[in-house]
Amino acid sequence: MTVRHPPASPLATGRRSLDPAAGRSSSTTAGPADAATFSPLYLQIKTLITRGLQGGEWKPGEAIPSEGELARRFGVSQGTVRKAIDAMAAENLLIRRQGKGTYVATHQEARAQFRFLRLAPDDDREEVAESRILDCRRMRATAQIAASLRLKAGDGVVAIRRVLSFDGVPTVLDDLWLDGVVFRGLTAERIAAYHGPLYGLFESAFSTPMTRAEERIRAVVADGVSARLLQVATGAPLLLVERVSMTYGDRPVELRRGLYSTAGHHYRNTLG
Amino acid sequence: MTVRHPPASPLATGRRSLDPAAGRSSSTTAGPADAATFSPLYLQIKTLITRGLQGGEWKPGEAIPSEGELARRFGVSQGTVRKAIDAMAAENLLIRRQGKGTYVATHQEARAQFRFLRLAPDDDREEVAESRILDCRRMRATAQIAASLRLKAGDGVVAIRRVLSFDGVPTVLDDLWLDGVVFRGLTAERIAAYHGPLYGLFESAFSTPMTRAEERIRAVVADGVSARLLQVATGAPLLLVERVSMTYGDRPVELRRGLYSTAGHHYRNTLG
DNA sequence: AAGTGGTCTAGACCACTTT
DNA sequence: AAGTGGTCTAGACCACTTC
Repeated sequence: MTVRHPPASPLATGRRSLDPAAGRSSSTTAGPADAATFSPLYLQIKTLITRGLQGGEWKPGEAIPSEGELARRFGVSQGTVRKAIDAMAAENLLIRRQGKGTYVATHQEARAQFRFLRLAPDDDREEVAESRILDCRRMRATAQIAASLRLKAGDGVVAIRRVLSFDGVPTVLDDLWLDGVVFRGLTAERIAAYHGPLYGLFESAFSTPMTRAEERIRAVVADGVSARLLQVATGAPLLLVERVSMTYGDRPVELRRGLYSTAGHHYRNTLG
Repeated sequence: MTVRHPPASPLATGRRSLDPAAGRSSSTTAGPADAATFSPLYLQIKTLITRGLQGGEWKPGEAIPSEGELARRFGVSQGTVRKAIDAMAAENLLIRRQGKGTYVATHQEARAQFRFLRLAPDDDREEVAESRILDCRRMRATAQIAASLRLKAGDGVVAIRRVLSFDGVPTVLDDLWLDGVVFRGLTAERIAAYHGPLYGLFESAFSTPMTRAEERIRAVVADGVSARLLQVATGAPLLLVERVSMTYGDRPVELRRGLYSTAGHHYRNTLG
């Protein structure tokens, strides 16, 4: 003998689907047809917000609209918007700041750097990091590069080689291969003109913030070239870190192959 | 001119503190005195549930009471219990199963294994894992071991050495040092009698499930002993993985030093 | 049918930041 | 004072599992 909580608008109580563009979409009770494609409202909201990020409606570092405004715009309750934002904040796509608003995550902040730079000094001193670009050129994707970036072999990619030094000690030798379409126009000069981490440049100049990455780590020995560049003995042990980085929508846009000298540093990781 | 939503019981609307044992604690409006120690209700609930886990009230693999029952027990709304459980599920302490209940996470399930075994075969074949215990004895903690386990130098610890093989190929050489009080009575025989991962044994026989770990990874070369045990050449590159594992309440109870042969395997990691 | 977690809503109030 | 996110409540209904 319970009384239905009166809704603010005459929406049906069944499954709802938010139309692509719609604000207050007319609601429907689910038929058997859409049972397969059904997803909860808050995940649909999450998709809509993600599209706003992909489309550049809200840029890294900027605030997105308040929960209340998004709720009005999408025709759902604030609690539902909240749950969508909670999920995106857990994925480090958004950052909540009490009293201020919700912001698009950015690589411009120290906070975000350490998510993708896992190499830490053995003692916890501050370090001066410096990046030296050895090479930056366009080339055709090999089969392996193409597979990692979901391209076709022969597609254009940008290849970069650089050495990272900490307190003047060369420590990381990185080879990068970037999607040639996304990073069209990337040159050694542009990198040199930018001060800060590469991911900051990728985000601001190419609208492509890295959101996630998968790594495979092995131990190898230094060959002649890497030994010279890292100033270690040939045959010295190095960490080989292969990384595929993704932007919004889990789209892979960067393949990276790093050689880390772990004489005075270590790769830190947390198993949660 | 808003009307206060009528509460179900005459609780004050200010900050509440759940007394150590209390169910429906009498509530208080916060004075300036307790402002420093204030924490939201759902975090207090989270602490209470964690105590239940620590105290063995609910064991790994078992279900905890339903959200509704916990809400009644703690004198809060179901939504507040829900938020506490959500947080613990995000930390992999609890596992929610729709329609069934909420369960205490356990290392007995394949699902949990991979959280702490990050070494994967380069091709994604199935592997037969086998552990061979080389040594298990009691010793006194060195300064370094003591620091990692928050003990005093000279305190008793259990030291274990073992080799992990995949498809018959020795791949991991592990040295473990365990808190001697928590793991009193651990012997090579007990390990040999247990089939499955060590963390399963630790959980079931010593009421000490590992919930989290911090790792530091370096590249090293094999010395004579490790080369022989892993059947690689002296000077071959190996991953050195130093791990401190924690149980409930972030209490460190295991220090582990692993040497991984990455000829046919790699350490996998996700940067989120 | 009953019990569990999962979603969604509406509203009140708190904490924090800015105006 | 106004606006933002953060907490807490109460209730309805959905999806899933078990009896």
